[in-house]
Amino acid sequence: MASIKDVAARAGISVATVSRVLNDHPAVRPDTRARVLAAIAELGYRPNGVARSLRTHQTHTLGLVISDVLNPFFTALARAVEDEARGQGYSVVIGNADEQPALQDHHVRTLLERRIDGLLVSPTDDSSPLLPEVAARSDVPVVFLDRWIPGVDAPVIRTDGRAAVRDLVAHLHALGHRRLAIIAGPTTTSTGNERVDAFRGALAEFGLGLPAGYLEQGDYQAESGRRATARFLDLPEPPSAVFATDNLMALGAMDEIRGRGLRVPDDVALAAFDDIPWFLHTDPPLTAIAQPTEELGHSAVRALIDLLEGRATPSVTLTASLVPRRSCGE
Amino acid sequence: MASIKDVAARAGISVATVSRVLNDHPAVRPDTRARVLAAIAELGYRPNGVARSLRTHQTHTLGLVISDVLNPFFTALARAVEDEARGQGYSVVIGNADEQPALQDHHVRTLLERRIDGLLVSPTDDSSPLLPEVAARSDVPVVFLDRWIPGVDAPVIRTDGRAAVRDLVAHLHALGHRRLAIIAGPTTTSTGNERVDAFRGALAEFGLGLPAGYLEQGDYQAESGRRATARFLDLPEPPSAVFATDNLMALGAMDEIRGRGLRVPDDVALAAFDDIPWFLHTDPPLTAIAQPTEELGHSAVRALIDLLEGRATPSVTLTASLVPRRSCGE
DNA sequence: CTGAAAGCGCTTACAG
DNA sequence: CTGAAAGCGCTTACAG
Repeated sequence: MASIKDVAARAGISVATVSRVLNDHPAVRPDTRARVLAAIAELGYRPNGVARSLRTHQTHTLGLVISDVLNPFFTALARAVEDEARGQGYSVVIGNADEQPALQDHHVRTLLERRIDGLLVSPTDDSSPLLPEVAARSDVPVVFLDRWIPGVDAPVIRTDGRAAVRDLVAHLHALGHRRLAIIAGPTTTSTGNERVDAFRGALAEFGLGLPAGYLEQGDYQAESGRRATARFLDLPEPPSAVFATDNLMALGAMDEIRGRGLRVPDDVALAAFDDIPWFLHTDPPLTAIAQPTEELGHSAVRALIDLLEGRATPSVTLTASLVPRRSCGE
Repeated sequence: MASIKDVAARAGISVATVSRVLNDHPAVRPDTRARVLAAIAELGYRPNGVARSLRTHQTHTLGLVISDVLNPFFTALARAVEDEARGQGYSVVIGNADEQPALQDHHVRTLLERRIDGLLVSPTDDSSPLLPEVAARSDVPVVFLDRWIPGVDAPVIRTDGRAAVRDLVAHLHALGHRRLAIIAGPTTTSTGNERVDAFRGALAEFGLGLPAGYLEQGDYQAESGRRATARFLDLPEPPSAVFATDNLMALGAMDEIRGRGLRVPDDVALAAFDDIPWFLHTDPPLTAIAQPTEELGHSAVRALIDLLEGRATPSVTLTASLVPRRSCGE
């Protein structure tokens, strides 16, 4: 592959000047520029970004480590991140942790070796020491997205779902539901804990409790939602409504309910955290709590770039909202 | 950030030796190695992959340009690619073309500047000259995945849906459907054309034709599926069954059908190309043509690595299969 | 407006 | 088993 030297030779000019036209440096005579451009075209030259990055200490690349690419919420988030980043002249490299801490750390390490300019993470788990260490070392700026790790000093761009969870509980209560259960995310994730806390708080407000059997621990994957729901339905007094704290666990819950020949909402009401297009078309359409996903992704990129460029970077908390459909009753 | 020089100084050794322990070169005395490892740990040193790549002319990175990250088929494909690549010691950088040729080319260029070792593409469009040019120059090996561009000399890893489409038509015919319509993908994509051809061929086999009004051009996005379906339903004699050639257009079709207060399959039968987990839970569950997505992704990576390492690389054609559910009738 | 030269952080023959 | 040195392909003060 042609290098800058080849271009220089072909244009009868020094590599320094070629570099200048590559970088739109103003101090180049128009005809010189034209000669260089011609040489570039003739040789099909493409600048070597690796060499440039080594020299400039910048890769114009952002790393994004998400918990699960197969979760439509994270896919939408990744897309929003990519869109905003591209608009700002950055590209983004995505690492899919697949809800596995080890895989998350693998991606973080790989991204750091690749010398990304900044890191956006939605941590799978708060127990690995790697992320706190990276955030502390300040070699590469870190911004948390959606999920965060307590005690780590990095901006957090997230959604507060508390009010929406309260709205959901009110909605269920108004529809006559009194036995409400929740499929929680991992206790090692911030969202896992927050959603349960919000739910428990809202229940208390309506004079309801959360019996031990009505709280099942999931891992944000469909299969865990299925298993949790199976346990609920095996209870002597099963819940009349189930709140799955992400869309994949809701999918698993539907699997189990349907597998038993039961119906939503007649036999069990169902609601999910995170709204996705498919929920409009499930049987029945699912009541969900919607996050402003695009805004979340855009804000996160802006925050990271602010950090990169030395500007103050406050955390951002957006608000989720309840989208009632038919899955909790009429 | 600490460099190899810092490590060398700290360990009281040359950078060459540090490099050797970094690369597991056998010719290093155990105690020297230990000293180096200690220095690395003390400094929190992380090798600079950018510098290494410049020197070795390898990035151990594969580029993957997919048509649309919001399409669950491509997400699943991307995940399969990433899994296989990681297993082989490569990481993958994904570019989302969003079904836009210009964006596709943008990503291809960015990936080439980044000096990826090889490129996996599911082309959005066959009209841009960039991809054929890249494939021809042989600087970086290219493998087509799912979709391909005729006349370009690169291995193609794809699924043949012909038999499954025929099965679908037979299935619809057996259920009494005689007015079958198709929402096609772009004519600038290989899959767009193949699926229509297969459909038309199968119709002929059953003595049916494809009137002009029963073929609508979509762009593999939900909204185009909605519009196409609206046009079908506005016809004096609307089709009794609609085949959407990807899952997002099927989603749009459902939107439109539901929006008119009509029902699937009672008023219109619906089937889709590409099976995804949500189809089990739509109302009604959707009949779909399933591709062996994982195998597709894995094969593509293996093919690309074969190419990278100079081995012969045949194209691979896998087979799709019909998954009948309730959306075409009982 | 242009060029010579240093240097980014590595790896790897070559010598010892 | 270890080190000195060249070189990967760029950018950028510095000089002219």
